[in-house]
Amino acid sequence: MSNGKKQLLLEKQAEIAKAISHPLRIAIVDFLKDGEQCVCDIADHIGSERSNVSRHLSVMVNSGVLEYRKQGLRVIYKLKTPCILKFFECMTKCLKQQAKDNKKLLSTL
Amino acid sequence: MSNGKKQLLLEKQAEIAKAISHPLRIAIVDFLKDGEQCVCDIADHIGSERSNVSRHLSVMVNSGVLEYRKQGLRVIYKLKTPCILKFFECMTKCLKQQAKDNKKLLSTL
DNA sequence: TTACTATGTGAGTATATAATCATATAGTAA
DNA sequence: TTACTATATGATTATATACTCACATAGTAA
Repeated sequence: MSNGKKQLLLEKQAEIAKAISHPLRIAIVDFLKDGEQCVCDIADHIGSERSNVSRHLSVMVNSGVLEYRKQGLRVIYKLKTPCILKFFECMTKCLKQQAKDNKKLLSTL
Repeated sequence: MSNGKKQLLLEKQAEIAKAISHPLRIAIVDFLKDGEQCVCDIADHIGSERSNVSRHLSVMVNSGVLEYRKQGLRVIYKLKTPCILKFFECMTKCLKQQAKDNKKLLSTL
């Protein structure tokens, strides 16, 4: 693979990770795992201003994590690539591993 | 799960995602997948200043993605939770899905 | 000791991000 | 038409991040 291509791939990969590197965005993706939701319901669920939620949603649309459709006044968002949910399994596994390590460390003190 | 615990979990998950949400950090993790490396070799490989690499490494140590050991003058870093590599499979799958979608879209223009 | 090397970190700067408020747009419904 | 609702976005501010350069530290080796 050429250097330019490698660079592009790194940037695209980083963009996906960045798209979910915020607690509210994680909460949104988690909320959407069971199906599509409109902005107002997402905002209510995660407890944040609609304008703020709207911006977080557009970040995730731009990085290809979410997509939306319009229905009357509502804009309804859903996961574009449900494989993004595998991230959560990965993160949970990593956190469990970390917790185990911390426990081991603690027991030596 | 209590709200406070949920919040903590979201923050921890976001921290892991954030730890690899930068092209250089992705390149570092990818470089370390085959084994531990010292700072200078990492810097040479990814083509960045040692001081900058050192900071990126400490971000990933703090979020529990990497760990290190000292050997003489060298400080040698390695993946702490190799399950982090699953992220790359996830990201690659998502990118492939996106590429497929874009191709489909392109063919309609 | 001195000279060298690998690493980390303080200071400064430039850029990016998140959040809030006010406002604009567009669809709904009377 | 007017009033209302859902969403998006411009402007602003505060904070976080990435990077560079200079310097400090600590281990190595003569």
